[in-house]
Amino acid sequence: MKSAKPIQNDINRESEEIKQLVSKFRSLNIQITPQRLVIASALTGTEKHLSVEDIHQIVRKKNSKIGLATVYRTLNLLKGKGLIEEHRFNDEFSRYELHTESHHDHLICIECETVIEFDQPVIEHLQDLAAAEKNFTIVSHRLQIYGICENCATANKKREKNPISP
Amino acid sequence: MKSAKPIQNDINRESEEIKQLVSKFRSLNIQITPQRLVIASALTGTEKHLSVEDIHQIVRKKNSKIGLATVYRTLNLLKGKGLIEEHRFNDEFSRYELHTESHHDHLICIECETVIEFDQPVIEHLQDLAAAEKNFTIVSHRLQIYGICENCATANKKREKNPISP
DNA sequence: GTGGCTGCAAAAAGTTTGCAAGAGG
DNA sequence: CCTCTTGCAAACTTTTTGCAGCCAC
Repeated sequence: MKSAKPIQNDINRESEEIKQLVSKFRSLNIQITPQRLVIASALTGTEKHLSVEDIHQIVRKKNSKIGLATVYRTLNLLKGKGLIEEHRFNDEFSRYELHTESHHDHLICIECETVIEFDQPVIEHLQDLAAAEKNFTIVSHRLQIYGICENCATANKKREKNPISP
Repeated sequence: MKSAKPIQNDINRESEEIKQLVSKFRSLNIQITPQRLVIASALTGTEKHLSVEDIHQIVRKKNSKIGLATVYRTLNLLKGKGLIEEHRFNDEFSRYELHTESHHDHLICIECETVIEFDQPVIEHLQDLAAAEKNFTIVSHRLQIYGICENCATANKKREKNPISP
């Protein structure tokens, strides 16, 4: 037989992710429940930074009875175990993403709210220097840059050339 | 006569600050009210990063009838006019400080919550580079470093040497 | 005088908690 | 089985809003 159908691949990917989550949970001493697996897989299934409400919506499509409180409790648990990271952009509510080995920072577009991740090891090094100067021991850090992304900048230029209202 | 008494100096400093605020308000087209002056002078009178509740407490000592809503409204107004800056450390509530010409970032102690300001122009330059690489136009940024300050580190070491409970 | 500001209370929005019933190991 | 988790609703926290009266200009 040849390769499976696309839909089958999706199911395979998903069940593969669930398997990995189960072993991750075991190794971290997290009790396994369907709710927790569905919530965690909402984050493994995307590269976006999801709000609690986003996650609640996604999760309800698979198990319509999951309550918002369970989503909050689970996210706090996973955060405590280091599986996911919490962010606050633009002083809004919390957003979550999977924790990855390599630390990265964020460029946030103030027009379309897109989040671009970037990595600047030299900046990290300079932070260490700045902290050392004040005898400060770094535990973690957060760097957020706000501005206009490439797409919005291009769109803005077009609008200037072809103004709808003069 | 010689120099004025210390208490008099305090009053002088304060009335001097009020005078400066009044002219600042005038130049920014902010209507002058006693409430607004008292709220703004709570921030000119300190280098700390005050929460809304902090400011409300301070302000009530001078004018006990000022409502929390007025504090919020005034802070939003002053923020909009660029007179003050809003920060969110450790995903808590908002804190405010006076806006200064030179941008600085923050070291936040996760034990005693002290905030130390620092300035690293080279980091700013590297941010520009990182943004340029993604064709991103920077509008503003926020860098927060969390860790242990010198005082707490020293205190922790002492505690290790002289443990109260073995 | 009158439009903007204030105080109060009520509402919003995001998040946490108490509790009885249910599920995991 | 016994503990930990869940769903629901209610509570809590921070911030915003509606409105009548008041104040700055």
